[in-house]
Amino acid sequence: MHEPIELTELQLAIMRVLWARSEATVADVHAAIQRERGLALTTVATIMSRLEKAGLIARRPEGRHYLYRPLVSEEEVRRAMVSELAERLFHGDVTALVSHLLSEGEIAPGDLDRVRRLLEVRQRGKES
Amino acid sequence: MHEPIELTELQLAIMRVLWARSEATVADVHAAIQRERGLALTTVATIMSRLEKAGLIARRPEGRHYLYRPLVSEEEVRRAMVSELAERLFHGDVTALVSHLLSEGEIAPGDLDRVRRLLEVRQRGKES
DNA sequence: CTGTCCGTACTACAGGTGTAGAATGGCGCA
DNA sequence: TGCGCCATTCTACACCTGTAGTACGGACAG
Repeated sequence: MHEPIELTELQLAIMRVLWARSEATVADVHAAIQRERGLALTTVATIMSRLEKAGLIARRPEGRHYLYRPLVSEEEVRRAMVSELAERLFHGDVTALVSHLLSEGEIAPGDLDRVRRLLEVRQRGKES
Repeated sequence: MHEPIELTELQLAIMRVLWARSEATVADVHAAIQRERGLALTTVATIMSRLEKAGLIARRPEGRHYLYRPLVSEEEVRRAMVSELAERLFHGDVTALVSHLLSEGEIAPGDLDRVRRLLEVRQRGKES
């Protein structure tokens, strides 16, 4: 089925770069996330090897360095992590999670319209 | 503001017992979660001391043992963890998270009605 | 009074994460 | 052909989590 994927913020930052570029070297990724985080290049390299060992990304040799690419899509990760959270906090009841989001002042009133439209589209799509 | 609270499944299992009972000893908690997890009592005790050190629960002496109680509510934890996830995965755009939940087949079609009703109630409540 | 039992605290260890310096190995220039 | 540079890999360490054995201190029974 869908194994539980749990990515930390740093891991996600790296994955985001790979998702955006499809393939990138350690140096690319380092440069890309350097603006927000002042990490050493070796730090990024370490995390990327670990991600590779974990089977989340893969790499292929390209001249003097490696090109890394994601093995899981952003959508997969989102799905896994969201349902993991729903599991933890709401016994897997995703509707309860939505309910929480709607009820707890998490959503600006103005955005409720957007949500309603999404819902209508979704409902029409499923019923047809 | 709201500090990032990140609880693991085991930590949550313990918190759930405390939320349900308001106050409990280590033995109580151990007994309560024993059905699902076969953990040693000392394991539960360790986690609970760590939770106390982290300021998530507090304790008071009661005869020969301690009574623990939660310092954060389940609602607070839910809110913190959900918005933490929204931050990580959707740049804090909670509406995008809802959108994800509505779009990605996470919600059974039959439950969409429930969501729509929630939404209507919520919208009427805010507009009045 | 003293030994036992019970709960708590201390200690330990493996595995994961963030962090990064040090070592290595190969390519190209002088 | 040897040196240096560059990327990669190795090693290191602190801190967190899950997991639990062991040690300690006090209350109770005999």
